[in-house]
Amino acid sequence: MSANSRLTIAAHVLTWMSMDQQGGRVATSDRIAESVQTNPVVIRRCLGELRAAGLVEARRGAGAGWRLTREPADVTLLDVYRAVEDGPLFAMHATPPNLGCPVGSGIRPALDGVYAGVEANLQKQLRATTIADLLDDINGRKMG
Amino acid sequence: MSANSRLTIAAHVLTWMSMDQQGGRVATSDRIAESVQTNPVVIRRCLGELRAAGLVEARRGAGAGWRLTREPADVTLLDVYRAVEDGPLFAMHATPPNLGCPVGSGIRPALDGVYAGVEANLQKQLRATTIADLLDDINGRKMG
DNA sequence: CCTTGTCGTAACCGATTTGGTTACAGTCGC
DNA sequence: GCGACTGTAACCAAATCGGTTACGACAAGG
Repeated sequence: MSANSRLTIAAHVLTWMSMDQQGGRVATSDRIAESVQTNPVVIRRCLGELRAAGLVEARRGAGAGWRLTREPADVTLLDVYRAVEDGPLFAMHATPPNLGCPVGSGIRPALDGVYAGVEANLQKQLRATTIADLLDDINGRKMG
Repeated sequence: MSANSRLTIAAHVLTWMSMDQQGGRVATSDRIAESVQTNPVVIRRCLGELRAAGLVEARRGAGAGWRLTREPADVTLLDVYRAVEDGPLFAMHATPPNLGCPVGSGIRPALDGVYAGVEANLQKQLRATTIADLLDDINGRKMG
């Protein structure tokens, strides 16, 4: 489906920050990029979207870095999804169908209902998992 | 999200064929393209995928065209989705994360669980709507 | 005040996907 | 054999994605 990895990267970043903040150090895009194994600019772009959504904040100047603005248990995957994804899951026709045809004029409202239900359900599911849950999952997996 | 319109187009095509077959005529890519308002080749590509999934069949030669192989009430949107979409909804990292980091090694299994649940739920929802339902929706909307 | 480390962006790149288009060979009923 | 339609290959412009380089903005610490 040509899906992107934005949600995955953003979740990775926030989870990493949650784990790191316990050590008291400052999270920089360079250190995060080490864990994600990508370019620091990619991380900064991601963090920029998360900041626009109010999930993180940045301190500039020397000794700068990033900080979570909420408790990991208060950040759901839906928050992250909304911060980094925009469009709908399924697109309608690229160019409008023939509205003179019953199917052409009726298929879009009909699918609208289905698609809306799908998206509502997706949001409900993403809301059920928090960054703290991911952290717990990782720690639990490490132990057992 | 850069979503594509494949599911929409395929649903449009099948719904159009369901409505058309009541008239007894043969469905051709040209006539379908009129309703979708796109190039007939786009329709043939779509129908080719639907044929590979066993949802339609083609007759070649003179007076050729396409036919549904199942009753519209027996074709769910999940069948259509599977016929025209391939990859997962959410992708993992484009390049693997640092497995030496606890988060890098644990985030993928953790997200795997979430993503699997999301996809299972998506399938459940798509299975709940059939081409016949779309047709009914369109006819009902036309009336009321 | 000036060095230093980091943020914040712009600009560009190659690869891939998407919808669209042209062209043409294959097929078969009439 | 004619004609109509399928089935594909080939190509295109636009958009997206992840990645990369480059550089200005900024502020803390010496």
